[in-house]
Amino acid sequence: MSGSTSPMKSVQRSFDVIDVLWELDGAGPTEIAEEMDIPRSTAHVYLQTLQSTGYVVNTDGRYELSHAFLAMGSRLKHRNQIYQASQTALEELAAETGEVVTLIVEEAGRAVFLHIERGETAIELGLYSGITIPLYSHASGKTILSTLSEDRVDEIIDRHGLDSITSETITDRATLLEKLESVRADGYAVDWDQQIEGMGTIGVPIVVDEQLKGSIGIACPTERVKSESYQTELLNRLRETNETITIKYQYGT
Amino acid sequence: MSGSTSPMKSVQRSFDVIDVLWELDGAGPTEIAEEMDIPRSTAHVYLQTLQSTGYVVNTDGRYELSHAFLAMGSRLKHRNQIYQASQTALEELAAETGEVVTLIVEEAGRAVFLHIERGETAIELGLYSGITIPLYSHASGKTILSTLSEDRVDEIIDRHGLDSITSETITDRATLLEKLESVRADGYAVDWDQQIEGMGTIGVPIVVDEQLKGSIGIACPTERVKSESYQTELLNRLRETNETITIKYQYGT
DNA sequence: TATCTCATCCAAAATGGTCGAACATTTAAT
DNA sequence: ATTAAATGTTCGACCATTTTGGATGAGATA
Repeated sequence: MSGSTSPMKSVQRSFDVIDVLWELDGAGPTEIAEEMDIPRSTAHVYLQTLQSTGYVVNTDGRYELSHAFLAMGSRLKHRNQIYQASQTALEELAAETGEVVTLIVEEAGRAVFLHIERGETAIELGLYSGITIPLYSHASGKTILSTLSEDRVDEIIDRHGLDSITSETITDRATLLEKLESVRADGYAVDWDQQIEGMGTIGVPIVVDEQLKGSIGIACPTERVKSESYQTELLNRLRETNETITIKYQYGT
Repeated sequence: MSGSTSPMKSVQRSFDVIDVLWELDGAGPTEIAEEMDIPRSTAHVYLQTLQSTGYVVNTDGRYELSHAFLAMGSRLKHRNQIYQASQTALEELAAETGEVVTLIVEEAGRAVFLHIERGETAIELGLYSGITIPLYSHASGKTILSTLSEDRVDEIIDRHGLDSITSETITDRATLLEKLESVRADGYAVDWDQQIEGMGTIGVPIVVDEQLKGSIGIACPTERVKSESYQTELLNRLRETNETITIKYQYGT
């Protein structure tokens, strides 16, 4: 199993440079050199090289991250089959419910938000495409965990831990496994205040041919999701949408 | 001026690996090695290293590009002030006109699409956030060129050429400069079939404090944009939207 | 003009990337 | 089951490449 070789210091450094460029919102060799504690000339070579790749641009003396990241990220998103199958359905769901509608997939044991749609009454959550959060701290992620083997869940917990994010976050392995058990039985998950105070979430897993493809969810104020009737309504709409997506995924447009 | 050093072979190679991973939609060391004509062991080290950066993930033996690209790209987009100032206004414009509404910025002499909004009757153009196209082949790009010095325009033409994309593309420097002259005078640009056959575009430059920030545009079928009255209507709405954006950019929310 | 600061270039020194070969593991074939 | 082929992974020694201090030049500041 994991945990071994990771050489290529120069490659790792080049990504460190990218991180610093992000943090400083652009910089020259000197700033990079100071921030990373390397000689100026070294910083310069890295910037030159990154520029030659197109991921960094030099606008009159100032090096900045280019939009190659956005381009590659968007292409990856649009090529993703589950996104293709979901897009229009999610738009409709957001319009109907007025809430925040999300599509996540699992990657390296974490939840990646592939797409976010906002309805009229949607709350602002600071979500954006590509952001990753833990799987255990919200309904959508729990539905994904609920489809994985217990070994796999243990592996993910080992890798990422069960840190408390709010006072309501589940931080106990046994409690989480119990919760996942009931999610598995119900086919959906609901929770609130576990990832962000005041945010309630509902999620259902997208399963095609017994293969987990991702999860769609709705996020809204905790108070709203606590209402049994509203919860049921959202759940029904989520399930309808899920059905639409599953069919489109299997049989194309 | 430019054109010299480009060392860091290993860093450049690591981005070649990324390109190959995109093209092959994921691959193992052997495939990478064959595609790039390098030893398997070398390919392996690169993949391991890229994995350690988080930009590549290994899902049971298969290495794939991760959503770190999407995350970084989205963060860059959302941090961009002109995007922040434009977002809601563009949504409204797309809803009102029903067409494809775009926000572009200049980067390294090319047009980068920062955002695309689609209305009800929008045509499908295969656009996505981050995609880059030339500046001279569509109205929005021309409005950007029209605000640059002639030296700058020459420099851009030298760097990227004036290749013909469709039969209508302007491929002659003098013709382009003339066109830019009239765009500068009018404060907007209209053209059709120059980037994509059947697509007509209208654009206006976003200028704040005499500084060019980008350009907003509308894309629709050529036939529609050829109608004088419709063209005028779109132009008026574009100008209104531009005004809204400019004010928001200067004075915040 | 003189004095900074900073980006860029250069060439010597040693670190670390490269690559062949061996090992481990999975897949396919017999 | 057993064998063979293919692929992922590890290892170590050589030498190409990265690294780095110092030189150069451009641009800003006083």
